[in-house]
Amino acid sequence: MATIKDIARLTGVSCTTVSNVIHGRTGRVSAETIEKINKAIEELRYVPNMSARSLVSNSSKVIGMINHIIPKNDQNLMEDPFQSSFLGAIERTLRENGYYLMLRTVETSEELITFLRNWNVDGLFFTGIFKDQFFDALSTLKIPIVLIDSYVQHPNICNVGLEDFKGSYTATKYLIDHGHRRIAFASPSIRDGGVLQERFYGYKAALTEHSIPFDKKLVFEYEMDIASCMALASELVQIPDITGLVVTADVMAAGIMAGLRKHGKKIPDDISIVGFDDISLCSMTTPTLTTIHQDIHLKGKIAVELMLKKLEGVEPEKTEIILPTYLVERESVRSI
Amino acid sequence: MATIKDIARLTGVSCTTVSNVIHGRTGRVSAETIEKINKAIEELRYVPNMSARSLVSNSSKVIGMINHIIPKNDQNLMEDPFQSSFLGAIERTLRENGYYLMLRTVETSEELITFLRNWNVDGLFFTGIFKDQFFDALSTLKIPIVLIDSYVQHPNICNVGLEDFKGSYTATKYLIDHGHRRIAFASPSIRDGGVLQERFYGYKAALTEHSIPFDKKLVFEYEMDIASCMALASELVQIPDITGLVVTADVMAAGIMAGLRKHGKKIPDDISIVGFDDISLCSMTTPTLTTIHQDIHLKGKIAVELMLKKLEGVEPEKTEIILPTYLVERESVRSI
DNA sequence: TTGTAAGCGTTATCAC
DNA sequence: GTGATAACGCTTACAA
Repeated sequence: MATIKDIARLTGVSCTTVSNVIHGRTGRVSAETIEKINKAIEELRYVPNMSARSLVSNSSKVIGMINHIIPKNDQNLMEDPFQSSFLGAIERTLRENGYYLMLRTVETSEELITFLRNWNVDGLFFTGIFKDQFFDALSTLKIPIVLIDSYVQHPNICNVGLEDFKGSYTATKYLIDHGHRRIAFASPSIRDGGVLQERFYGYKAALTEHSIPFDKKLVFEYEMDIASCMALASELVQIPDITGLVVTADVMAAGIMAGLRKHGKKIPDDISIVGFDDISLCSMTTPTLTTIHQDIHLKGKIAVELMLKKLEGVEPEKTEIILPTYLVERESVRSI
Repeated sequence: MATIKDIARLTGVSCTTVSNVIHGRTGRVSAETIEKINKAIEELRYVPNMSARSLVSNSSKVIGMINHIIPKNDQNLMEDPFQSSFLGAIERTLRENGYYLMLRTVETSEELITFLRNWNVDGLFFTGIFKDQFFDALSTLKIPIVLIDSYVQHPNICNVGLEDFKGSYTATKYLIDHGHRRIAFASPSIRDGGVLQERFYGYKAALTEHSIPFDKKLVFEYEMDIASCMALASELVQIPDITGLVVTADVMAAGIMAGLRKHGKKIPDDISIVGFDDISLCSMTTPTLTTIHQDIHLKGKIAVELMLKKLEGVEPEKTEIILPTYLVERESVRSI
């Protein structure tokens, strides 16, 4: 509970000098005073009070990781509230740079703004933002914002994302190259201007390029939980000429595989599947899952780097970073 | 950026009155003043400055979720830094009660204490704490602490955990009842006074109760990542008389299954496996995984309830909550 | 029923 | 080189 005042008293100097030493503004402080102050800081176990700092400086060293729930699918997000290994990477790097991470779920832009002002939040991370009123509100904020996996453009806002289009295109082409023609697409609800839409476009582009007519009936929009995947599988088996399936997430692919198996379908003999993400689960399924790889850790690292640059007032050279994806071949696709 | 002062000015009352109205201390404020103030708050979009509040009240409404890394296995924790669906449940309930959640990784108790004092943190959650010096430091803190999945006792500290012993005992007995005698135990590093040790004891107790000699060679301590699971599987197949396997986590069980499959082993024909947790992955493996179920969501909910009680100054009737576990029968065990 | 004023811990301006 | 002092936004005795 020692304060700057205590340090000042103990060392017989003023608060100003203590503060200056703490902040390394030692240009005009005698070496011996510095020594004394540092010793006192040690002894009294002084720890800065961030609230006080925040109050006076209008900045808080708090970075918010925002989970924007849209009413209809909050349940879903709660299941995997913030892609966790990602969170770990972010917290670590922020901490190493003297920042603090607050997690916050918001539903409306009002809630968000209230939160920001409550704490003088210095910067924000978001994942999966869409081009809607919520984003419009975002774009008026003056603090650094880094979006992850979002396809919305704004001069002041950084983006870290993936080659979603290319990834999905590659997955589809891979199936086509293996002789598949009736290829379905499975994904959680595809929203305009979102990651999943890009992946959907990639799928369509590959079809078109190979003169395969796009068939709306082969697009399955289902949630990612296991029950939905089972239901999706039941639908899938109703269309017996489907031989290939592109899925926008590995967990979903695994769920669908389990569902198909229940219906007596063999993978890849009856249906070939390509996933997306390349999480460790891919090596655990039977058969192992061919998928599109992304480096989630790198995504986190780069997101923080952009954030730190902006916090320091440096405008990053590139505000739009697209990380590569590539196909990892495993056992879930066969040639026909 | 409106402050209490602005409200006061606009409505022609004092800061005190505004503050009183904000905090519902309207006992001695005229209805019409209240009305005026509330309108002004609306109009000026007043949002309380938590730093200022925190500064004056020595409490911050910030709850810390602490990730205690111990040097040797930080890598591992980073992979699943904070059990995510759990985090979601916690953040949600806290938020509904006016609290904020900060995530923080600490390595030493000094780091933790610095963090607490930086922000006047009001309460702490921890998962998987052991009986070590770090815990000793914890127990001297005077803020509410809720431990999750920890077997350390302290009068002021709440615990939310599972029937770990019983769960593991049940898993082992289930294998025994299905005719298995050579039953191995696979787990991440078993530390004294931890969850995994309890599970280990449960395993041993079941063996003993059925007069099966405990064999140290059948205990495999490996990390949970896929590579370690593969390695574990390679070891496992060296001991051909093993017919059953109790694993302390589903992800690990799934990884081992994948490894065994690589070695040409059939599950459950060659080896029967029981997992722990009952995550959705269990329905996706081939065969589906028989496991010990726990309600992770409930665990989060109860943890927050305990926390809120303590924050309100109410000592909870029970400071030690043990949630039930039960076996979920799937396909990974066969009778012999 | 409402207002005054001190103080929380820190920083920053300016003066010495 | 160092020190007063005001200010940040809010709460809370204590007055009125």
